[in-house]
Amino acid sequence: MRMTPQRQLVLDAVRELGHATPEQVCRKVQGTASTVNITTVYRALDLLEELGLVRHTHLGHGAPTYSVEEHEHVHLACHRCGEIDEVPTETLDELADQLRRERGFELDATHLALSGTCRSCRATEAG
Amino acid sequence: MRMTPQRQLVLDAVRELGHATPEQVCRKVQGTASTVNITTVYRALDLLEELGLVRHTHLGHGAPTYSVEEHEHVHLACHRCGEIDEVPTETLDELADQLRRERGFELDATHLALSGTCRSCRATEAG
DNA sequence: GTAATTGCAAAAGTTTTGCCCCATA
DNA sequence: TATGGGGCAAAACTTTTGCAATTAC
Repeated sequence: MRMTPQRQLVLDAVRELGHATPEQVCRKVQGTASTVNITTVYRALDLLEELGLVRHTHLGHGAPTYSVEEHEHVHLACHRCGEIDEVPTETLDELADQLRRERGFELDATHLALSGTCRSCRATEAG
Repeated sequence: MRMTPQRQLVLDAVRELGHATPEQVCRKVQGTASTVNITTVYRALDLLEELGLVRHTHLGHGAPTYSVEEHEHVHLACHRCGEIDEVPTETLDELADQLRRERGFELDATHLALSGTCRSCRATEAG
């Protein structure tokens, strides 16, 4: 595998955007190199994921989002405003222990988000 | 809203299938009434969800799955074999408290699955 | 007769595939 | 010159929309 300019741009875009869909990554990359095709972005994301440089997370509705694999964290997705917060994986350690004990289930906390309502949306709802 | 035959069939299908994608629901319904269009299934699922009779959950990759809203539970999705296990929502009570306290985040445990590796896949991996 | 509902077809959105050209070693 | 990579177009797949015909009240 060669780290071509396109792939580097995709990696940079993922790094800068934080959590981004392939579509968003593509737009970002095209800001620098307008001819880069979305097909290339998909292929690059797949490759970068195989290499362990990025990972994708299902935050809820619609497309998965990609982020760099440098700090593991658990996602808190607000299903009202769409904001993504992050908490340390240790937050789920206790739950993970429990699931392992009781169910034999080995939790991968980073692949799926926890869904709910964020602080500011709760404040708005409360009035 | 009228509970038309189509809508009843969709509800029945969701009930029987457990966790099913719109596509799977449609096939099931068409087993009984072959002319029912997938458009109708999508519309019925939306309606039934508004009424609180069904809810959808993102179990991981791809399409959301619908299930009847009669017992709330948390989903454990094995990303290896795709099996979906269920645990009581109380399992996450402590975590929910913590997130509420520390982040102001109100957890909705049922909308997204927890991802990981199930017992039998772990056994296989271990050898 | 009016309003809601359905089926069909088409559109829209996302992701994948096929193919040919180009760049690099 | 082999090999891998990229761009483009088209295909595949999922979901939504527009509309005319039908149904229920």
